[in-house]
Amino acid sequence: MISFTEENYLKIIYKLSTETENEISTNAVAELTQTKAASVTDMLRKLSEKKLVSYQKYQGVRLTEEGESLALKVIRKHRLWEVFLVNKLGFNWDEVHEIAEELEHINSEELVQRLDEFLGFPQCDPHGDPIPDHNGRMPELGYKNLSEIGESQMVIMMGVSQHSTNFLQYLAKIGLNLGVSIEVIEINDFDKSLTIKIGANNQSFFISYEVAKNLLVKTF
Amino acid sequence: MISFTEENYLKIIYKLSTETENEISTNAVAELTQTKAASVTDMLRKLSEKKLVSYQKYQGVRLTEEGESLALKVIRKHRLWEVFLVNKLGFNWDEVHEIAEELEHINSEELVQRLDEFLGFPQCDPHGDPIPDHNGRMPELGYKNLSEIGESQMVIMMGVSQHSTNFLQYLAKIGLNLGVSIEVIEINDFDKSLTIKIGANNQSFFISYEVAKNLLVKTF
DNA sequence: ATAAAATTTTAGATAAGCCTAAAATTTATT
DNA sequence: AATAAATTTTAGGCTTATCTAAAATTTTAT
Repeated sequence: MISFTEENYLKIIYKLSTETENEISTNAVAELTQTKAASVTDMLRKLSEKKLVSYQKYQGVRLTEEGESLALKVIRKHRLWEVFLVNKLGFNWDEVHEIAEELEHINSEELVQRLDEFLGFPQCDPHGDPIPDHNGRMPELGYKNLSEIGESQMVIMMGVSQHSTNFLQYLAKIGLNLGVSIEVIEINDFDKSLTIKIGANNQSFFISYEVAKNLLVKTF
Repeated sequence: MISFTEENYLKIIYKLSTETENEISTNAVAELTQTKAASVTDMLRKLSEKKLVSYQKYQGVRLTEEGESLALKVIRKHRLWEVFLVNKLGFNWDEVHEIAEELEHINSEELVQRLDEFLGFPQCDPHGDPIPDHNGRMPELGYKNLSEIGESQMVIMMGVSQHSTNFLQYLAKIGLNLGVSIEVIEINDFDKSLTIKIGANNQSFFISYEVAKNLLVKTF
């Protein structure tokens, strides 16, 4: 049996793995779990004994196939519950993360399968993140970061890769909702910041490279 | 903050309280929590310090007003989730208890309120148990146990007061589903067992007093 | 009313998950 | 290459919720 806490570690190690090819450091895990490095070391040893991660001390950690499969199951549940909260219960996309952090640990294969069906087998969550299927396969959505888009190209806003309430509320304020069109007007050479036009009324906004990096968009 | 485990104790003490006027014994709690009496004693001391129960050692336990209010919140969540699982996800009534045992501990007032609304403010769960409102008030449904019904009376099956899978599957087998009519044909003097006729096709069945005690019915 | 039985509590352990402080190891700097 | 800095691990403790075994208390039966 795998505990709530172990599931959270796996999920976090998975997340860090998508951001780098290298082994994941103890400190990186500690930061995301909001614990101290010493606690992480304890847990890594435990997960290693359970063969959910491969771990050599001082050398960082990586998920095993089994660990990754479990992580993907948790992520699948998290994202399905987020869809439920937004599409069925009418929450805003910036309100659902905390609740989904709890719901993702509910244990029932049957429940997940029925929930998936009830929601119409969604491909992605309200933030545009892909939802792994029941085999743990991530749908290839082919979204790009807005920061990779060239001048005068037109794209559609499909999601975010950062979920903090602050960020989401900022997006809401300037009208950057899912599905709106974005035209890149100009890219500033020295700091890569952009001028964009948003949506039907074509309002102009100036956004930083930092923000653009966290926006997922669809090209044509 | 109250833990998962503490919530379970409160829920169980509440349940036992509805079955007797007296203080609840340590052993009774131990049986339902599936722990040993010694563990219960520890927890009762802790809940007592938190003023959620009143407890004198060797004298049994009772919920305080605050403890009862918390217990009712957990029960409300449990029953609302059961309605969700049956009405929205299509589970059978004998499959939902375990899952609801987990879901009942999800913490979000907003979630509970929206779920309640999404389900159409149900008055009772799929077993016929009343759902406390957000103030902890139990709707008065006025159901009786079938064991209290006199000979040749006609009633309608509204719920059960025992949720074991075995029992529910037995009911399903003899066609005792929610909403079917039941006519009490004969009551056996010496063991209070009954002969009843069920539903439209008026099939006759013989059921024990034990079973009748656990069936909730509506009279006219 | 007392002894026996049953119940409940205390005492002392254990496991999970966390902590701090100190030691070990790796990485960076000169 | 040696040392300083940063990272990571170990050692020892804490808390929660559990256990067993023994002691205390209450209940039941003679």
